[in-house]
Parts: sequence; C-alpha cells; structure tokens
Amino acid sequence: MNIKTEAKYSNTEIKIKDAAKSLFLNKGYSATTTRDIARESDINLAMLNYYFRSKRRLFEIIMFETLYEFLSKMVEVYNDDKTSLEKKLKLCSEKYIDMIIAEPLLPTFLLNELKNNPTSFLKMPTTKMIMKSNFVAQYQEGVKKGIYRKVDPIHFVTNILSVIVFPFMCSPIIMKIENLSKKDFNIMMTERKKLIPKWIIQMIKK
Amino acid sequence: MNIKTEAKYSNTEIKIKDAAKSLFLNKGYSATTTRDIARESDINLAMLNYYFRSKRRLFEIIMFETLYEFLSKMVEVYNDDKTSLEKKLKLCSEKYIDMIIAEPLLPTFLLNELKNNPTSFLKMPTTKMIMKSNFVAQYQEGVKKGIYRKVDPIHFVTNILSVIVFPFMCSPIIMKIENLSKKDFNIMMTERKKLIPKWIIQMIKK
DNA sequence: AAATGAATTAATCAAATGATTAATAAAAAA
DNA sequence: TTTTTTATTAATCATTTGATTAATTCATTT
Repeated sequence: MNIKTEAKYSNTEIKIKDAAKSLFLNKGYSATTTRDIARESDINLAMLNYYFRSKRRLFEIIMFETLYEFLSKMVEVYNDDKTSLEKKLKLCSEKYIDMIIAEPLLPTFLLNELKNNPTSFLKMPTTKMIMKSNFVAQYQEGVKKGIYRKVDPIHFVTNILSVIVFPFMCSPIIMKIENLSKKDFNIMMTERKKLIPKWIIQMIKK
Repeated sequence: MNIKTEAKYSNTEIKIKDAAKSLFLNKGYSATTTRDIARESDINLAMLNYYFRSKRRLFEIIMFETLYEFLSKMVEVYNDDKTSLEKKLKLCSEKYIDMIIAEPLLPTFLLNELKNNPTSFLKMPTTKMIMKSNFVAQYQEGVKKGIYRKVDPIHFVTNILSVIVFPFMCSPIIMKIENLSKKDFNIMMTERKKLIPKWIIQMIKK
C-alpha cells in the first residue's frame, strides 16, 4: 500500500481492520465479538460501527481483501511464459509454502468462510484464471507431445494444491503424532518445497 | 449401535445429539445456538441442559464420538497384514472417498475445531497408530528392498491423505471454477478413487 | 390405586452482544 | 479567531443467548 492510498485511511480504521483480521483468522467470524475487536485494537467500540457500519460489513471487507491478496499471489507464478512447467512447479511450491508459513491460518480461514458464503467468491475474476493459465497450457502441451500422462487438468491443479496446502491444515494433528514443535513443523514443510515438485513430476511423467 | 446400547439412551437424547451434530457440522460451534438445536430436534430448550448440562459438554461429546468414529474407520484398512501396500492404497482411497461423499462436512469440521481445541485429541489412542501401522511398515520394507524411494513416512502418509481429503475441503471452489453441480463434483471425486493409488505409486516407485 | 421418580414444559434470569445516541474533543475550513 | 466538520467517548438500548426454575405430565414401582 503506497502513501497516497494510505492517507485515505485514518489510523483507527487501520487498527480496527488489523485487529479484526487477526481475530477472524484465529477464531472465525462467529466466535469473534465486536468487543474483542475493540479491545484488541484499543479503540472505542462505537468506532467500529462509525467506520464500518456493522460487524458483518467489516468482515466482508476483510474477507474480500484477504481473498483478493491471496488469489493474486497464487496466480502470479502461473502465467510467466518464460519459465518451464518444471520451473513453475518449483516456484509455486516454494512461494506458496513460504506464504502459508508466514500466515498459517489463512487456508483454513478462507475455505471455512467460503463454505458458508460462496457468493463473495463469484466476484473474484482471478478464480477461473488458474485453469486458463500458461501453467495448465504447458501441461496440456506435454500431454500432446506424449511426455505427460493425460488427465483432466483440474486433477493436476488440485493435486498440487492438495500436497502444498493440506498439511498446514492438519498441522495440529501432524505435530501431535510426530511430537513436533511449531518450528519443527515448519522445517518439515520447508523440506517439502523441494520434494513436492519431484513428486508431481513423477506423478505425471510417462 | 446395537439394541442393548440403544436402549440406554432416550429418544429425545438421540434427537438432540443428531440435530446438534448436523448443526455443528454445518455452522460450527459458535454459530450454532442452543435454540437452533432445540428447534431442529423439536424438543424443549431445557431438555438440552437436562441431558447434557451445557452446550459445551454436548459439543464435546459429539466431537469425541465423531472423531473416534472417523479415526476408527481411517485405521481399519491400515493394519490388515494380508493385503499388499498397493491393495491397501486402493482400499483406503475408495473407502475414504466414499466416507467423505457420505459426510462431506466432516473433514472441515474436525480440522477446524481441532485447531481451537487440540487437547481433546490427546486422548485418542488411534491417532499415533497410523504411523505404526502395517501400511507404513510395508512402505519401509519396500524402501529397504530398493523398490520405493526413501522419504520420511510422515510425508508418505500426509500426501495420501492430502490428495484424498483436500479436494473435498475445496469443493465450493472447484465447483465454481469448473461449473460443477454437487453431483458432478462427486463423480469427479469418484474418478479419483482409481487415480489416486496410481499417482501415489508413481510418486514412490523407483 | 397411590406413591415415587423421571421427563417435559413455559417462564424467567443474568450475562453477552451488536448497535445507537447524545455529548464532547479534535481537526479543518472560514 | 470563530465556525464547521470530523472523530471519539461513555452510556444505553434492544436482542440474543446459555442456563435455570418451578410447575406439570408421564411412566414405573409398590
């Protein structure tokens, strides 16, 4: 966010949004109260309604921004026509894992709240772009050339995201059965940055 | 549940638990009110506290039972020492996908509520059993024999569960970008029953 | 049939929660 | 400086929500 756009927003407005985002991500929409948000952002309760009208509207703004930011980051790698499919695999594996390590609550939050509110998702133009990306095209070319096994591209994309994202959503379970600290867990996820591209290639290569 | 154990529980008790489970799975703990549960199960509000003392306790009972049932089903396949690793892969892929198609809200619900409450998970003996199962042992034997690539078994197990479970958690997204109905989506998941074992084998085979 | 205990109901409580209001302080414009 | 607009505060409202109570019905035992 540059200085110009930042100037548009008051300090309290930003404080409220930051606190609200943190709380929504940690506890979800329903478990977060407006008083939680007021306390956490150290502002008067009435300020929330003054700037955002209602808890629901505040949530929807945060949801939209978070989703938009997330999807933008997701798509970035996919459309670089200079890199090979294998390079893209490496890049996105690294990038997504770094992204989720930095904000581990994001995937669960997004999937969770999207489940109850699939409408807000309609407005995102980024969504369908993944399937029309250079990345998918490269896979399909590989299939034509006979290098890669043929399978519906949606499976291909789903599998990649599955092995990247899902382990984070299971982190409490994995940490428990393997006796890992948060730090250990992140090391394990970092290991996967290199492993995942190999696994995916093995999955598709003839 | 057989007749004997069933007789222990009154009709209303079961009605409350069924309605509560359905609501908790759909809306989560916080978004579900005791009055929702009373309405849905068609009982008097006071009955909830009469049989379960509090909303929290009702939730914990449901959570425990649901988790126990889920984990039990999960582990069943893993310890059959008559079947090969590849057979087990097929079996669990089919079984888990059928299980989740029958109750698609389960994974999100469990992972979600476990995030906030990792303690209840400690009591489950089933949890750590997966890593000590015959299934994992067979993989490690394969590694020794030089048939399979060596990787920490936790990655092996994580990958399998990832490609099975994660797509269900993304169902709203997948359905949106692919323009699928619920039925279409389930067909796609059913396709994966056969594909997943192949993918996993390709991932590990030298 | 009478007595006892369990199940059920309607009414109510106290606390929590989203939201508003009226008064005040701070900042910007005149 | 004065006026006007914007931001902030404490107090309050109306609902909602989890839980309880006292009265009543139903089932079981004696």
